[in-house]
Amino acid sequence: MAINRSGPNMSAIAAALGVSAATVSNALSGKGRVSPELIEKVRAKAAELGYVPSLTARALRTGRSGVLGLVLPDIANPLFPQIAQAIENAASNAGYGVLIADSRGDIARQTEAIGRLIERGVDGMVIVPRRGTRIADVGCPVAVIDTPSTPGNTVSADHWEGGAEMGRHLSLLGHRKVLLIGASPASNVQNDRIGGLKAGLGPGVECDTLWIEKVEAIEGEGCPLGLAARAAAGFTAFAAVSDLSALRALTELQRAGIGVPEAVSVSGFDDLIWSPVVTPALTTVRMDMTTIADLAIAALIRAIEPEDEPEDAEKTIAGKVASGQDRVPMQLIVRQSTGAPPSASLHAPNKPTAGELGT
Amino acid sequence: MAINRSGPNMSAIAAALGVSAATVSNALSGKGRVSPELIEKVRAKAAELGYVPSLTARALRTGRSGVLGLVLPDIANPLFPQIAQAIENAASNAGYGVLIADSRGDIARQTEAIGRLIERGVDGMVIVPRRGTRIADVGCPVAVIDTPSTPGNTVSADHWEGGAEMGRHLSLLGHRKVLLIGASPASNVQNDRIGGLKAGLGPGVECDTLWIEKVEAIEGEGCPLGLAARAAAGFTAFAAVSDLSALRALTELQRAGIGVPEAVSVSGFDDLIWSPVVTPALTTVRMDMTTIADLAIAALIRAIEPEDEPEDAEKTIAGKVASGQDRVPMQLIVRQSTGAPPSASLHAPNKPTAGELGT
DNA sequence: TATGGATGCTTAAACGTTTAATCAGAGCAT
DNA sequence: ATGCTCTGATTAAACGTTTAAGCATCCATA
Repeated sequence: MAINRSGPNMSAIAAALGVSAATVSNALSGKGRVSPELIEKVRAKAAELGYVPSLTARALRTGRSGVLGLVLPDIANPLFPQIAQAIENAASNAGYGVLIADSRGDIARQTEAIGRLIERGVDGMVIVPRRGTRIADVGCPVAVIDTPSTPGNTVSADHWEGGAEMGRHLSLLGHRKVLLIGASPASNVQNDRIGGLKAGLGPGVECDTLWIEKVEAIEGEGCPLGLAARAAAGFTAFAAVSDLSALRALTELQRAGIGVPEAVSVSGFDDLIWSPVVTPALTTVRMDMTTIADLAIAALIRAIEPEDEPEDAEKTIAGKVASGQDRVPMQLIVRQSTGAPPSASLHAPNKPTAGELGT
Repeated sequence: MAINRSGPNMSAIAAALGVSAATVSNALSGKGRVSPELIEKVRAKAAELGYVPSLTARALRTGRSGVLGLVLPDIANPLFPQIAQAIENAASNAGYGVLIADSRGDIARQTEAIGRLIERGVDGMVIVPRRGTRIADVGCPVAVIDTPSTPGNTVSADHWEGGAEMGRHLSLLGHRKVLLIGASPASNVQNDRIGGLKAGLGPGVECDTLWIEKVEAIEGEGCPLGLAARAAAGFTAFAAVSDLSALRALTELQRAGIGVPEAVSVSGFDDLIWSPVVTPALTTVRMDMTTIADLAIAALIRAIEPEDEPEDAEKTIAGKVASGQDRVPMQLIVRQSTGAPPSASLHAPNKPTAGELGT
């Protein structure tokens, strides 16, 4: 169906101009030997007739579909919109379409979803693997977006360094006892972030780690995290490893009458959509999704498209860079949810623009 | 590329069995006249060789690609994961792939994105239009997910009735002065919800509507909404038309020391991912995305695939149902963020399970 | 004026299906 | 035996593109 149903094809242009279809193809693609004047005439005729090439036919002939697959662990993940948008943008700038496949958190479905994409003839795929999953060889170029600690053709944010930056921020503010909040210890990403946080906070800071998944396994989903008690126990900062957890912490603390940021600080990760609009706006660390997507797509395309300029031995080097690991920096975004701890006679001079500071 | 690069094709099976490729095709599709024994042999051989049909070739021949397009106003929308997941699921159950296209909120891009999908030969598309946009004829079957007040082949949640349910809930609790909070008056969906809310609250309840977009145009993005003042002015309930706005309201009120739900109630729409885990958990209204997606995909497929059983005149009726408007009910989810207003000597007997009620 | 190489175009095959048209043979009635 | 229908297969064309190979023509060089 589609527009091609009635739309003109190359033969129509060829017939209208009294030339062969092959010439039209060459003229439009600029590949064979066609006189400049004819090229111009072909272009004009194509535009006049409203010619739209059949990507299907091209795919059949060339063996390349111009479509990339995007495999996600769970579309419902709040980070997904950012990823999908960035990937879709990068891909469509490169002339590729994006086919989505959701594995709904299920590992069997992930394999099945990958299979479906292969059947549809995708030229390559971007996989955001489910926590701790290793991707088997799938028979087409693959770019994995996860964390640098995953081996393979990975491009990802530098989660560790992002955590370290946040850690330094908190430490500089004067916090000496901070609670690290993660969802699941099975996540490489979260572990990297926690590792970075600890490193950034430094040896002088007391840390404890709370895994939400574990407490929910006991207390039930959506249960209180007991953060007020933690605050009473002297924790002055709650550094979550995702904005979703941070939001949960923030509201739980607020509900308990504990002021953020004047009593305790809360920070997150990922700069999710609500982060700037809650009160107080969340201090967080943002992934540069645009760059990540660009790198992933570029790597994929290098693997898919034949290298045009085998100028030097540089080709090989480029190939290696492609299949290596790229890690892109994260950006600390300081907003209102972090500030100096109450007892801070310490010097925390410049950074935070906290809305209202208690003494 | 893909697996087809090396994979066997129909001719391979045909050659291995000493029959013609056409027969193999007929055997596998069950269309022509092939003896049962041969069908079995072909099946077996296909399995043995690991035959995977080329959907590309099939698409070229039949003119149908088996791919549906999903056009979104803005992938970054927090509701998007739900939509995408439901659509992807429904489509893949029906044997279709889903190509995504993001218009990033831009209306020109929306047209362009639709064009790209057409070029790729999608058999039909699901469009979630940008606020207030009308979709022009695009040359292929289209299902629109928006609101019943949009004319066309629309399937959507019954936003109005959802609003009415929430309104009745609030009214029943005893609220007599409620602030309706919307993002943009240009949104049909939001207007429907607001209309429903007003109707559900009934004539005895005083209402005012706050459009966030308008106050942000003056005060800047992410500015405070002045909700504490509203509470002081006697508003006891804040009914947002999206969970994102509800969350914004909730945190702003909490930050101002106003207890939710004992002092004021807050409610939202859509049951976004964070709604159950914030404190207090948000009372909201959920769309039945699964049903919506199923209806949209089913309508699309009816339009795409030739009707097999023209048994009776029922065919026509089915066709009408398909191109009409389907509205699916929304579900009220009462959690902790709504409760009786402080002065409620009124009878609000059963419904709310509010966490802690002040007197 | 031959020889050789660009140049500009055409021919034809190929990609892997589907499907209409055809055909050989079998069974059966006339 | 001749004609007819039914069955189970084959042949060939078609979908719209790309691309290798071929064929004139023309210009320059020998």
